[in-house]
Amino acid sequence: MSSRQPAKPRARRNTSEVRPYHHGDLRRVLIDAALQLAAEGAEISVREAARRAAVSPGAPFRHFPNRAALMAAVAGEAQRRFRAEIEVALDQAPAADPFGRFRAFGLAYLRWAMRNPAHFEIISTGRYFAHGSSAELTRDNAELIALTEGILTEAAKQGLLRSADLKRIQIAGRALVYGFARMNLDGHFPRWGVEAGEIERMAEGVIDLFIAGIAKP
Amino acid sequence: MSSRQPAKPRARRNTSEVRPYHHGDLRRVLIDAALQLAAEGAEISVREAARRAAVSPGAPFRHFPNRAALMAAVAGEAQRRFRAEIEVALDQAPAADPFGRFRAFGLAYLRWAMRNPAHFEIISTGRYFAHGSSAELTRDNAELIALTEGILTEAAKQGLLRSADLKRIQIAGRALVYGFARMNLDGHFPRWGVEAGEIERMAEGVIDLFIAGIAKP
DNA sequence: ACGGAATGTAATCGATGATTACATAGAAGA
DNA sequence: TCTTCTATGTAATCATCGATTACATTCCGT
Repeated sequence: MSSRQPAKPRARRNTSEVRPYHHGDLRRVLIDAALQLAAEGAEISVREAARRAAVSPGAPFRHFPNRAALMAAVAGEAQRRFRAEIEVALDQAPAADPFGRFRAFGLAYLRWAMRNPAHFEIISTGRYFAHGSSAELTRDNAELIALTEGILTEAAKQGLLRSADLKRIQIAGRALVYGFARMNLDGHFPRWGVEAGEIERMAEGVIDLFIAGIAKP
Repeated sequence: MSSRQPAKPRARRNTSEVRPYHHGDLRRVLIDAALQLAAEGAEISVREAARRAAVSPGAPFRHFPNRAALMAAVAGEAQRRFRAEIEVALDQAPAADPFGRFRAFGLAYLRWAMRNPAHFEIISTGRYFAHGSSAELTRDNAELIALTEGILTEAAKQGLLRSADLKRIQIAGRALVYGFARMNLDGHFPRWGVEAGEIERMAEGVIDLFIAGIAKP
């Protein structure tokens, strides 16, 4: 959450604390408000975002043609944060150890998804904005996928894999990780979800199980 | 507000084709209408369901306290169909072959999910009705989970598994299958989705990969 | 047959996404 | 500096939706 800068009282009238007619960067503020809305578990509504930006209900439509476009922008921002965190984790895993990298990737992925469930859902579903409406999002996602492809290719090159069908392994890996994230999101971990650490530990175990499954014995 | 066309002369009594004041089984008809709405890719709205049932907008609320309750009922019905199909598939797999049963289960699961994406989403998300509001759904789901537990337990008893951590295997298996279904649902299979058979074949491959991964070498 | 309980209708409310006409400010060019 | 163009915000308005309330109609048990 970066601090924004209205910072321009633009003292027109004698009443102090007058918000200038033109908002500093309304687009940005609306996206942040929407992200916060989601994080609070509330529905994202254009009006509520406008309300939080202290702006009229019609103002957002100067920056987004419709609600879906706002959602796409929100998804883009969330995805940026998501990807940044994953890349940090990957930077700390040696490139020569594909399984270690896969593990780091999966763990970072799942940790972020479990700590930012609402944002993860917005990213991953495409239900809120017309599908493929955000080129940035699509590209970003493709790069993430390419990352995992690279990891698997390296593993194959080192002869660590039991099967040669990389595509199948990759889809399975994505399905496993994505599925775990969504199970958490969709409430498939009923009770023991109270202790979040328990789920994160389970995530770790599931990832390790997968790696053991694809590794050459 | 009055610009809305009434459009319905409200056929008088003397005409044939008179719907009686009391609908036969409105509750049922509303659920079916909602299911069809979902299958058409449209949002489920109480009003639209009422419209399709040729009934006033307030009528549904005699049968469901709110929209979420309708959605829960819809989910219950969809889950019933889902489960029925899975049990048929399981009945054709010999009980003594746990892997075969797992495979049959996964395939039936994924085929239904891919052929009824909207219904599957309603079942699996709990976003549309307050979570756990449908006892039937929860129970049904628990039974499905118990089924997979039984399969794994049998596999362990026969000494087919490489790891003894059944819970971990089970979570991983669920995550894998659920994740694959949701990837399809959430548009993660971009283009080659045109040929649906391709995805089903991939689902098969992923399941087999998983089985090979947990099987004792 | 009667009267209460179910069930449907009509009217209405508040919230939402969206559009339109208008107001204001910031900046570019004379 | 002054003028004007354009980006951006406001106000008013619509249609749709979920939900509630008062009333109407039918069903069913006594």
